[in-house]
Amino acid sequence: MTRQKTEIRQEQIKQAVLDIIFTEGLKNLSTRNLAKHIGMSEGSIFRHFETKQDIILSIIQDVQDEFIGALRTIANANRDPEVRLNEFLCETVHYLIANKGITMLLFSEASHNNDETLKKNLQVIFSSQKMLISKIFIDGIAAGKWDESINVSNLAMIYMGIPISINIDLVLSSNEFSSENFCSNMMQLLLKILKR
Amino acid sequence: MTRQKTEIRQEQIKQAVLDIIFTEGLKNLSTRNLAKHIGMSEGSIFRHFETKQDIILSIIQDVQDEFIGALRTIANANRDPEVRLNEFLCETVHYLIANKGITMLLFSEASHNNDETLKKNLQVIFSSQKMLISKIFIDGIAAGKWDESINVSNLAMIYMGIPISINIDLVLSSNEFSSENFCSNMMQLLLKILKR
DNA sequence: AATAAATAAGTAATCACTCACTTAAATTAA
DNA sequence: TTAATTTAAGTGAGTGATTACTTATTTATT
Repeated sequence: MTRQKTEIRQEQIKQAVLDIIFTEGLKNLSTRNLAKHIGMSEGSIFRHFETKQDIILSIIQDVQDEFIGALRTIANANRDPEVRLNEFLCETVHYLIANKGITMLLFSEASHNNDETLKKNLQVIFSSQKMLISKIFIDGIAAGKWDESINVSNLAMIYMGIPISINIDLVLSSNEFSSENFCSNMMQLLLKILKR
Repeated sequence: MTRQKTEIRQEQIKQAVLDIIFTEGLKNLSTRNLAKHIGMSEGSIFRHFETKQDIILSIIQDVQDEFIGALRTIANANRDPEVRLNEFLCETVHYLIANKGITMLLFSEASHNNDETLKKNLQVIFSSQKMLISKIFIDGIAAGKWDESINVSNLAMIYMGIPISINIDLVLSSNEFSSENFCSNMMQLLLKILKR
């Protein structure tokens, strides 16, 4: 195989991991199969990542940087809470659909290994989302737009169910998920809860 | 080990599977570890189940018989939809907490193996719940109690997010989940969506 | 020449599962 | 009731396949 910089190979390896998980399942994510998938030797993989676990952790780090980073920007923007809520939800839906392998990876790894480092990382991803969406709710309530009797923590939990339900759908049914009206439909229901 | 009927051993094996999955993760669910956990020889396991996969499938069958069965009884009862909704939600919460290993099993197996039989079974479990909760919504709307402009399918999806969120919480944080007020808190939010 | 990347051929460990055999319990026959 | 026979449950040492990972060596780039 032609020589490439380790950074390029790392990206290739991570992408191949996601591909395999989504198409063949985590069970088939062996270093042998991974190497075959990329077209490189098995030994090369360990030149670019020390362990297989490190590949997973690197992907989880990407999710935190890219996805959670984007959500943070949306949540902290100085704009109408309803607009932010809508963008937050849509960004989530689009990311999950565009990166189908990632959610399966997160689900699987949490339950497959009982690794504490991994679980901690996943908990950060979930609690970050909860925290950020709560901030939007609180801002809207503080601005007098939304019902102040709403329990923000409970509503955040309901909200978190939405992306997770999408994931289950993506995992179990291989058919296309229609994201077109999904965002606005969910927004309608959320806004009804938030209405004073 | 003292001799026991295969039915008794099958139950022991299934319970040990759930224990291991919850405490040690799916990765440690080897037939060797399973045998050690029960205190029997590895060979004995295969006296009572033909394959390891058969153990998993038997557990999934139990979920369909016990859990979905109970939900069906609640959903189809001839009672006030609000009462049924409340019972449906509480039954779900209690079952998930009482059988922590099961949800991790369902999550894991769907994404770990990419087995079609398994996925089909899980899809039945999820879609059954959706169908039954939808029936309760529809009954309440038909009775004129709830908002007829509500999109039942979308609300069912939001509802399904609740038990799944509980699972994520159970998997990621080992601390106790407080089910006490959870039911009534979630009911409040759902009823606000349903209100005319 | 020096360095980084790729490889083939290993490694020990673990996997689900099998096998030949033992033994306890249930069934039948005397 | 007792003795003979059948059946079901349990065992421990194996099976080949696969796992993540290593190492010695070769190859390409600067």
